[in-house]
Parts: sequence; C-alpha cells; structure tokens
Amino acid sequence: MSSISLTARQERLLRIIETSIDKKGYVPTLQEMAQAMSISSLQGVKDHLAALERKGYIRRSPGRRRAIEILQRVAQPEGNIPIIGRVAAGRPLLAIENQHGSLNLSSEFLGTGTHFALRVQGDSMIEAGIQEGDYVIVRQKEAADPGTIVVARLGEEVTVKRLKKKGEVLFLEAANPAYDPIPLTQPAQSASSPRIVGIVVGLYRDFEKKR
Amino acid sequence: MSSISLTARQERLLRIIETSIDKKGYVPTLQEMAQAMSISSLQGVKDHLAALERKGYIRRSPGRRRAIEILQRVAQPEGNIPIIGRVAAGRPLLAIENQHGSLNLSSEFLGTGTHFALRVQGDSMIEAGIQEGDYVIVRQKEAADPGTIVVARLGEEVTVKRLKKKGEVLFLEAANPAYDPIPLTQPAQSASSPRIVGIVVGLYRDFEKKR
DNA sequence: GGGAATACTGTATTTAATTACAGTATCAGG
DNA sequence: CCTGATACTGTAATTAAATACAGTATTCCC
Repeated sequence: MSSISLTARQERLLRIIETSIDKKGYVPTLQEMAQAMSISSLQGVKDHLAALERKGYIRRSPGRRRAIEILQRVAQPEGNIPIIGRVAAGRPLLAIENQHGSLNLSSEFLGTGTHFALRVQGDSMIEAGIQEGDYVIVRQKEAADPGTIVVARLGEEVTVKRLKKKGEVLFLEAANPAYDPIPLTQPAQSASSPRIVGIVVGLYRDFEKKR
Repeated sequence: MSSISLTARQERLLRIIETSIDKKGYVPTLQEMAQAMSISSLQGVKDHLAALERKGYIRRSPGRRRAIEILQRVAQPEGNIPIIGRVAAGRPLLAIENQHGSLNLSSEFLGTGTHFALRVQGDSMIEAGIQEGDYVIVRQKEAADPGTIVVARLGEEVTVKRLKKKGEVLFLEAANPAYDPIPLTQPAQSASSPRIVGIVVGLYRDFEKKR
C-alpha cells in the first residue's frame, strides 16, 4: 500500500486541515482553507480536496458540512511514533508497508525531529543495557558523533550499533564483542551500502508482552 | 483548578463529542448528537451545549457550523502516566504532591488498571537490565507472584525489587547480590511496614536527558 | 411555594458553508 | 500538438445545519 505522492499545494492543504484538527478539534471550512492557502476562490480549494480524496488521503461526505475524515496523514502527529519492522528493499524507511504499529510518548521526552521505533532483535547490544525485544526510540539523522548508539541500515536490515572512530575510519560496532565491527564509508557509496539512519534517544521495554 | 461538575446527561454528551473527534476527526452535528442521545428535539441538545459552555468545558462560535472546541475533557486522556518522586510520609502514593511530571504511552502497551512511573535510583536492579535513571512503568497492585519485578514502599522510600519466595516467607530481593533481601509480612502489619504497591510492566530509558 | 436549573418536544426561520457552473492559464507526457 | 492534470478566478444557487420561538415536566433549593 504505497501512498500516491502529493503536489506541494495539495500537501500544504492537507497540513492545514491536520493542524486545525489537532489544535482546534474541528475541520476548517472551505473559506478558511482558501484564506490559509491565499486562494480567493473556493473552487481552487475544492479541486485540491478532490485530488486529496482521489489519492486516498481524505474521505468526504458530499453535501455535509465539516465532514472531512483524514485517512492518511502527511505530518506525523506529535508524540506518535511509528514502529517499523523489516524494511522492504529499495523502499524508504518510513513507508507505510514497513510500519508495524505505533507507540506514543509525550513530546517533552522527544525533542524535535522525526522519530520512529524499532524492535531490537538479537543480543548484540546487551552490554549497553539494550535487550532483545526492547523498542529503541530513534531520531532520524544521517550523521552522528562517535560513541553514540545509532541505527544503521544494511540493505534490508535495520540494526542498532554503537558508532566508533578508529583513526579516520568510522565503524559500526556491536556492544557484544562476539560480533565484528562494520566499516562505514561516508557518504554512502551506493543505495545498498551501510548508512546511518538515526540515533537512539530512548528505549521502551514491555515486561508483559514478551512474545 | 477544580472543575464544575456535570450532570449525567451533560457528561454523556461531552463524551459523544470527544469520541467523534477522536475517532472521525470532526465534531458531530446537533442532529447527530440528538440521535446519539435519543433526543428527538435539537433544543434539548442546545440546552446541554449551553450548560457545557457555561461550565467551561467547551467553546462555541455562534452561527458557525462544526465549531465546537473542547476546553476540558471529561475522559482523561488514556495512557497518561504520572511520574512519582519521593513519597511524602503518611500520604497516599498517587497524591499530587508526589508527582513530578507525566509520561504518555499508547494504551495497547498498558492494559487495564492504574499506572504510574518511577525513576530508578541506584544500581540495585542492574542484573535485570534496569539501570539508574530509567523510568519503570508500574501497575498498581498489592499482590504479585514470586519472580515478578515489583515496586515496594518502605516507609518514605519507593524501590524496585524482585519478589522471591523461600519456604513460606516472601522476600524483596535486589537483582544486585550486594544488597540484602528484605522479608515481607503479608498482610502488612503497620502503616510503616514494607508493602508491595505495584508490578513493573514496562521501562522507559532516555538516552539524552540523563540529568 | 416560587424561582432557577435541568431535561426535554415540536415547528419555523435563517444562514454558514458547500456545490455548481463558466471560465483562464500552465505544464508534462504520449 | 493535443489531452489530462494542476492550479486557480468569480458569481450564483442550494442546502445542511444552526437558531429561534413556544411550550411542558421534574427536581432541587432557599
């Protein structure tokens, strides 16, 4: 279920509607949308809404007022962190098909930026206090300081590693010495070469549902 | 800031509006509210809305459609967990003076019951993967099975321990063997004797703000 | 026991907001 | 070079939904 891309204006309108719902609790009128988009005619707004509906982002109830339901958000709601699973080859990390659910955290614990969560597989970070089954909270970022715990993409795999610097070369090192460090070329040479996708800013462990 | 109490019908209506906003993203019409409340006349709904506005729960924009803003929710947002700090002597655990902030988690990770969070001090549970500075998510409960990680109140102190059973006696044991186990008499003999206040169901670690 | 708040029924009126219609201009793809 | 999608302007018509008005019944409180 890959999402059809939006034009700049369509995305702008969707954000305006999302913001109104989040901040005020109700959908803006066509007049308000037109004003917010600096469009003088309502037809312009209607055209955009029709495009958003056709592309599957919203659902309207013809004739009824205030009745726009958002089916797919363009902006991630604050504090709502998607949990990503296995990453489909050649697809962006945050594509919907990679998402396995979501986790909610108050924003005072998050800071700014785009975040996602990742279920830790294997015991490679046990020395750093990160166990199998834990969810690491990750802030999207392509670069990090040596010593930081990062999340890296190795092909279709997304793994948690510690970033180390030996001389001029950066390495992705598991906290568990049983694993070999992976050298990192920056910037990434090809689409398939290892790359940093974010830094670990938090961790959540569920003591009950350890499936 | 104690809120003015609502009548049963008024509370019911506020819940209906809250649910519609949460589930569909927009405010219901008076007609829809009337139907949901089994009222045949719109005036009945209007009366309730006027009462809700007068009591400060909502704000309306006269004449405009779909424009009801909720100022104060009747259903507390789910998944909002208070963080408790030091516990004042002789005061209940969840008293406001003990609260140090709050943490938010989606309810699918919580299950039912009353929850609170506690900042871990000391390294007594390091063997169980719980570090100093971590927040443990606790479900309030007075009893637990042996082997469970519990939170116990020892006077003014609230600590994380593992519950163990040796023969017929229950012990509160630190995961770190450097600490001595504490025998537990159940039910608690006096207000000051050790007692279980909850079981650890989750853990949150912040990698950035390790103050 | 009277006044104010709650909790409605029922119909008529008004208007906020959507829809409809008629255009214009630009750009990308086949 | 023509067709479809995007991105609008501007006015008129329509209607979903809020208001307004006129009541009734009950309960609580001073």
